[in-house]
Amino acid sequence: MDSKTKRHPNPERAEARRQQVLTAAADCFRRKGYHSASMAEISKTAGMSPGHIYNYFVSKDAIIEAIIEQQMVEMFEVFASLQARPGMLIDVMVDGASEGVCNKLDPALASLKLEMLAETARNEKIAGMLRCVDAQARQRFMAILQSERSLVKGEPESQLQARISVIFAMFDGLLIRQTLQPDLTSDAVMVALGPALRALLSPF
Amino acid sequence: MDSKTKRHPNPERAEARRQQVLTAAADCFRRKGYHSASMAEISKTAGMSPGHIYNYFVSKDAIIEAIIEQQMVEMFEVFASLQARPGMLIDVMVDGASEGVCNKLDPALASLKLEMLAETARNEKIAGMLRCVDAQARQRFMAILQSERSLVKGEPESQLQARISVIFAMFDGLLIRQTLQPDLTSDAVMVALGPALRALLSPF
Amino acid sequence: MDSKTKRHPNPERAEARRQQVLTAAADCFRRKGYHSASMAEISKTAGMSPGHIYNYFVSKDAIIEAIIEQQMVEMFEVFASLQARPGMLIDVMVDGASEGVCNKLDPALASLKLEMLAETARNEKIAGMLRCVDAQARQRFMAILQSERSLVKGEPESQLQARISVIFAMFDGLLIRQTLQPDLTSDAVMVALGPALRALLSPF
Amino acid sequence: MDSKTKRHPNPERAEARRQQVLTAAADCFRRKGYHSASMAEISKTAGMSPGHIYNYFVSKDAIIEAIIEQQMVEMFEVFASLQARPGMLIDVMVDGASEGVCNKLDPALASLKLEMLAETARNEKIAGMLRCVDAQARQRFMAILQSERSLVKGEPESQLQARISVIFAMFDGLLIRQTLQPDLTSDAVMVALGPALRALLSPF
DNA sequence: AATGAATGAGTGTTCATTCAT
DNA sequence: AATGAATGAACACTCATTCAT
Repeated sequence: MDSKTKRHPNPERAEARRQQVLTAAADCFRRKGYHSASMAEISKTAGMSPGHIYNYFVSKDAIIEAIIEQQMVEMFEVFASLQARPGMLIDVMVDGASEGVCNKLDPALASLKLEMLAETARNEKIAGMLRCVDAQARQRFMAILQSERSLVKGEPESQLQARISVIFAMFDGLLIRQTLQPDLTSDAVMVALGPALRALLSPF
Repeated sequence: MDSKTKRHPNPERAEARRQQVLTAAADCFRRKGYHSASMAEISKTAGMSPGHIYNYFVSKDAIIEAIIEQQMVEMFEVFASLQARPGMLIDVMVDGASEGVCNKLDPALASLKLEMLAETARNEKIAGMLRCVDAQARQRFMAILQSERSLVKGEPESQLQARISVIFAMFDGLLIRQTLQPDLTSDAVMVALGPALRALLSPF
Repeated sequence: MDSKTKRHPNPERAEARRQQVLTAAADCFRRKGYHSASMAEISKTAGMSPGHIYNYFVSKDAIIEAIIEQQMVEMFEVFASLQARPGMLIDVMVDGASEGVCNKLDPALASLKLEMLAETARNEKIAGMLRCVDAQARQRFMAILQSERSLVKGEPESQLQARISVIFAMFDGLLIRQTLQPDLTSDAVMVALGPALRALLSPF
Repeated sequence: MDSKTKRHPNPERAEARRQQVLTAAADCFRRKGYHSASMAEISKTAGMSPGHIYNYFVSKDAIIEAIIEQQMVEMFEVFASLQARPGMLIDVMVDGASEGVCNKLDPALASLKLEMLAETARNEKIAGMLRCVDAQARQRFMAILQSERSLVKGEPESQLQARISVIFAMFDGLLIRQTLQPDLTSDAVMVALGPALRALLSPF
């Protein structure tokens, strides 16, 4: 990837400029969607000329790819912190779920993520990236489910994979709920999501 | 509304042509996304000149709106058949879930629905339509949860609403799972989705 | 011209149909202008299918050409009636002017004529027709100015031609006045047009 | 209003470019008419890409509006110079008329103005602008007719308004004469226009 | 490093015209 | 004689991208 973009004599300044673009672009994609957000708008939001953006990103597509990469990093941190917390998994998860729900119900994040997911159907590169990060997330979750702290550690792997898919679906589905029920609150959801999560983390 | 579309002296032929367009458009939107699918491409897929499409739809937007309307009808039929089946709700639902899962995991439908959901962020009319149909679906589901056949009929309405949001999220999330785990099968999902659904349809 | 249009076994019926189209087209051109009036609209106004119009006119241009031809005929009738009325020319003209003014100030006719005049710049055939009819009108007017009943019959022809050009300009200019001063009434104009006309029909 | 057109850091260059477009557009409208002159053609004439024009004008309509605005400015200058010249109005006017006649008989200007007048029937904004500038011109002319230098200063206002309408009609009508009698010269017209103008500027 | 002027291919849409029926 | 379904070239306009400065 490095070879695709210009060399920048002052790497710190360059990185700051790159960040400016990413932040501005995420903001625009969120508000308008990927295709309706123009480079002109992004450049204005980033406080930079349109031409200059191309010194940091080879194309508009490269921008959304970079945003996805950033989100991958953030997500891994979430998993790491999950693993770091003490106590039985089921309690840690249910306690932590509230935060995850808030995250999925944040309208700004939700529409950006839906946008990226829709892009998956058209853009093989984005599809590949999103599938890769999702596969890694499931793998990490699997490790957690098979750890000592889990109530289901002895179950067959295929069953655990099913649990993971459904848990992920439940959380991912909140992105869609946010879009269709904009008034939905995290607390309201947790009333039912907690018990469902308990069921999915206990032996059937 | 009548005045917006040309009168067609031969309604059968016209309806067939309309369907041709809808089918072709759904196909293109699925493969390319709403914005990247051009009218030229849709017209070629439909075996018709670009200009002629405008005898049946006033705009590209009107096409996706018609597709959504068709899906609304289909969805209401699903609810009707759900209500028509005898037995306790929990059994009917869990038995019927498999079919619903298959539906959500159909790659063609999944990417089209995601596309429409993403469009929600840019297009207020589409947002309105999707939210309206979703609200009706939740209302119908509420009626079912409060019927005699339900194990949770006495629970407070707010709690039932939470259950509904989570159940819907779980199913909607399968659209996203399909995109990220294209190999996911309905059977594999059902292993964990069944128990989760049982939990969500029983008193906590 | 006959060879350009289909033979019609029943010429009366055909002529009636042609008239229907001309009337409808004049109406549409008036309201929308030549370029903004579509064949679809004209056909609807004429109570006839778009395709059928092409049995009577080879193109949209042919329709406006036919309208111009009709107006030529009407205009010659005006000159004939002018010559037929008894009395000194100056009185006949000033008395008859009021009617001519009304005609020029009729908003329906005014916009159609302006439309045709504008078309002159783009369409050589229309330009030719309009110039031809105007030349004939000036020639007839010249004959009147040189008749016994005229106060200026002895003046040099070039001077008479100047008078004609200015008189015609004054009337033609009312088309433009109508457009720019839609409230202008025939009576109001006559207050000043009468004296000007007297000056133009008397020795300088 | 500022927000409607891009900011141009180099206003001189931008103004030059704008002028290039206006000149090219006036030329194309004149030759082809407003609707038949395509943006592609205008851009080619202006030596600029079609897209770039939209950095200076928000739409094709905005171009013709700008042309009209320019002509308004020019016309006001004519009135100002008329008021500035010394002597009795009737002499000033008749002397100055020749210039006005030349202007109206310039084929390039004539067809462009007719084009704009025809557009009036379809485009309310253009109609409004042209009527506004015409109303102002008549108002200024009224002030002149009521000044000390006028032979008709004591006449009733309604009568003066009639005079103005007829004088304006006579000049406007030259636009149409130019179209129908392309060979007409300013000198030939003045032979009769002078006396008519004298009549219109003297008590009846 | 940074600008923004400039490009041109591509978009959704319209409409005069044709032709099978 | 008459229909209206069907065409496709043309249009105004947008926008990712390039490049001279």
